Amino acid sequence: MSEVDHLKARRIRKRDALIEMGMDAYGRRFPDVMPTAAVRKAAGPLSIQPGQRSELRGRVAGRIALLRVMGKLAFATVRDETGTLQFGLSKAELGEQWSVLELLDLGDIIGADGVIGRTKTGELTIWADNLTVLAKSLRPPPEKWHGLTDVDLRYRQRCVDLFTNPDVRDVFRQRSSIIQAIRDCLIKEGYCEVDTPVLQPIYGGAAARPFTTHHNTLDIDLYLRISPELYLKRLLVGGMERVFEISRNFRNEGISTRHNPEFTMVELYEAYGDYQVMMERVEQMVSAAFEASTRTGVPQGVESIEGEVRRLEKEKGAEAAAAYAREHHLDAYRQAAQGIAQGRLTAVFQGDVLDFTPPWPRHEYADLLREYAGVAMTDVQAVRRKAEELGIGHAGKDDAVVVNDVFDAAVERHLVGPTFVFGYPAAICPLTRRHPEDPSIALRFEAFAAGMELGNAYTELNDPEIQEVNFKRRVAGEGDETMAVMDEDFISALEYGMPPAGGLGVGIDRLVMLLTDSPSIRDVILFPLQRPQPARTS
RNA sequence: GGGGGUGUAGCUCAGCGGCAGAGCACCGGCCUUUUAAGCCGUAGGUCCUGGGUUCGAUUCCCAGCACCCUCACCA
Repeated sequence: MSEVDHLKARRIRKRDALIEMGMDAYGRRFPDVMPTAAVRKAAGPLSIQPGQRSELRGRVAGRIALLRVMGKLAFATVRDETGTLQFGLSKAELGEQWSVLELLDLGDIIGADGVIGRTKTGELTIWADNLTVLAKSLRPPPEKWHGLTDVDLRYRQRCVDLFTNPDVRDVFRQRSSIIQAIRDCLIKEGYCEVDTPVLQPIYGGAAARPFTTHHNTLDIDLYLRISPELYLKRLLVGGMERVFEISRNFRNEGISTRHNPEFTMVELYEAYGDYQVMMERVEQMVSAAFEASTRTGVPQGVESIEGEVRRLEKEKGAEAAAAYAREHHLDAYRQAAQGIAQGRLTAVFQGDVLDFTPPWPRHEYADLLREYAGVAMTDVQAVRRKAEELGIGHAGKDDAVVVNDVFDAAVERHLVGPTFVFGYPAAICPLTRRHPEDPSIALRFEAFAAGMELGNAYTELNDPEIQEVNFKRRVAGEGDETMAVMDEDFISALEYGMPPAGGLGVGIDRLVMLLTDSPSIRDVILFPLQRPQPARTS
């Protein structure tokens, strides 16, 4: 029997003892629970003195995070979604229920009624006169101070990660707020939210390898979408002039700190718009997302880092405190907080201060290429030499592809502050309208921040014949699995006439990373894809 | 796929070519105002897996697996 089994067995015995006592170890409806934060708020104006109790009663429920039993008196620190609160439990007041306390473990979910008071040391406390077990926990929670830190385990047992690490919960609360802000922002602009197929007989709209699956009854192979683009454009044809989808996309590609095989994008199309309009939409959406999360997140960050620095100073000295401040980018947080105080949209990402205040700088692709790679976009020879120098294979590749490889390698990481890049080579943008005066240039921009691609937008191509030619060229492309499928139905839709439009996709996961200072995309996806582990015996 | 790192108790981590360690959690004892409560005592191990070197390997070597970082791939 492993140790987990031992620990579990002990807890099972305690649970059975509870049941024998007539206490339902898994509880039932527990009405009128006050969030711990609400109790704190309610207690504030009462100005209860240390050692005093108020008249105010409260009912609180949550998971036992800490438990300190001292003979006939115990304190339990209980955590709910809004924070923590201490329960005071005395044998004298609990009477028979004291034996319930003796059967409690860390991690149990309990509820209590009692008066709100303060202990001698001033800690806000509910002095329980009624104690209920709402769910007996059979598995031991992680270490109470460090919590779960093993990254692998954190993702694999996200539920444990969430209930032990409040910061993790906070990231996902912010993610929710950010998505809501984006949704509200687009609805306000007259957009209609839609859902288009995830299972697609023909994939398209991006250059990526798809996941394949099969429908049994129809006996057909289907693809999980790599992009909703071709369906959203059909809606433009259908007369839905402003549409967006918060779209889970699936790309059968590598995994990294910036790539998860399934990821979330907001993709939108606006009839009679163009990519210039889409730049404003990016600024609007990101501003809204910023207001919903980082506007308060940064000052809170400063506060919590400073608090920890003060604690370390006292306990471990100035050196440890300074190291912590450096490691957690206190200076950057202070700078960003100052920016926010002055009305700017400043965030911190991994020690860099990013200023999202619109308008974002706009730079030409060719200029950036000249600045950071030292080559002219049109000088094919020089570009290929540069590719060589950067160690990028270019043999047999299209000129435009090599140009873009060089751009990615030499320029991208320099784009730290939010930036729009426009003037892309047309050859790498098959669904994009070309510049009326220079057909080698596509009417496209990409948004970058922290060296990451954040969004991508076009003046959409609505000429069915050019579209068909572009499709065919890609289908013919050798050794290229991407965009290799001809979508006749999409062409026929364009033949009915699609209004000229701007289209935009913004990576939600990456935006959440930037606005929550999360170094890996896995930190902002609740259940990132991982290789399954052999079944555990415990 | 290339390079680097990690894998030791439920959790967080030390350690070492010669009986496997700490803190927390667990169990027992004392304790009615604690704050990561404290003090005393106990129990808990496939040292990731497989092979090799060795009298002896958790430690050294090789291979594998998993995860992390990085590069490549990736609109």
